[in-house]
Amino acid sequence: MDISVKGEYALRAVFELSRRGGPDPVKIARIAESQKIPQKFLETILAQLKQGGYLGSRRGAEGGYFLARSADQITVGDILRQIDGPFQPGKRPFEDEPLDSPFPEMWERVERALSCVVDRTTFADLLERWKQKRASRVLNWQI
Amino acid sequence: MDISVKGEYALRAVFELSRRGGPDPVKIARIAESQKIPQKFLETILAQLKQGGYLGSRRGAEGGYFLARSADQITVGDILRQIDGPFQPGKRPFEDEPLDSPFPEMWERVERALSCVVDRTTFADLLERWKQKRASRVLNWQI
DNA sequence: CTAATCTCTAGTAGAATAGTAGAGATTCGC
DNA sequence: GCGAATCTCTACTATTCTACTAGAGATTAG
Repeated sequence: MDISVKGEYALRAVFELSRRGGPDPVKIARIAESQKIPQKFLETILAQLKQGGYLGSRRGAEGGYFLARSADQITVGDILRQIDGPFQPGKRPFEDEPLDSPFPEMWERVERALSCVVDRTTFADLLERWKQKRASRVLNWQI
Repeated sequence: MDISVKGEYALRAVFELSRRGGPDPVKIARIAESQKIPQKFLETILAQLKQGGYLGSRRGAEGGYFLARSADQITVGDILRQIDGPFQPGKRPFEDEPLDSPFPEMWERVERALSCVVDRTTFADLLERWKQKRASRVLNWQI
């Protein structure tokens, strides 16, 4: 019941791209450096996110990756599912489970609860919260 | 983001013991058979659940396992944590993560959402739902 | 006593995770 | 067009985790 390192890297990478905002591509090396992610590993992750339609890229000098949609159109759930696959606890094919098992219903609840958070949190939300946190830190700092 | 097979086995085993209700020990072999769990694997699981104080056991002929607390005092979360460890997505020690990252807060939300389901669902609840489902099936059957 | 059971130590095959290496394909700036 | 910078693609690998299994030992009911 936890998240893979790969999934976290993916979230951090997309957050980084959201933070930069602009349409200019950001190089892998830059993302890797500022988010402390092994570069070669990050390459595979970004390719996968492009594959899913969340990122776009440009090759060559001055190339890099950028968001393919605006930050308010990408959720945390989108990214996690793209990287780690669907999270459906208890949905594995258990042939021999009796039909009247009480568990499938519970797993549904779990999935809905999870979805309520990850599918409703966009990178625009994350960015906003992050900015607010920054602002309040500066405020406290001045006092 | 899914549950281990071991965790599911554990849930099914505890459910089986809840269903039988009585104070008489149930043999591993019986649980394994009725829940279709590999017996040797189940042995290790039950030992772990006993270790956590959720089950008790008796050796020897007519021995077996039984609930150490009543079914309304054991939650799904208890069992999953005992078997798979704490689920704290994103709580892994990332030294190099910036202090103002927006993710820890989100992981908190996820954890709370998850907890709302698994820590509020007792085996007594599961049993009750299961009985109701049975009852309504029989009803439909009679019509 | 003995047969039935749990218990403890120690494995083990296969999959998944978290990467790495290196050559190839594009593109930009000049 | 050239060359450097960058993404892209294929392949490989070490380590850990998962889902088990084997077998001998301890304990108990009858």
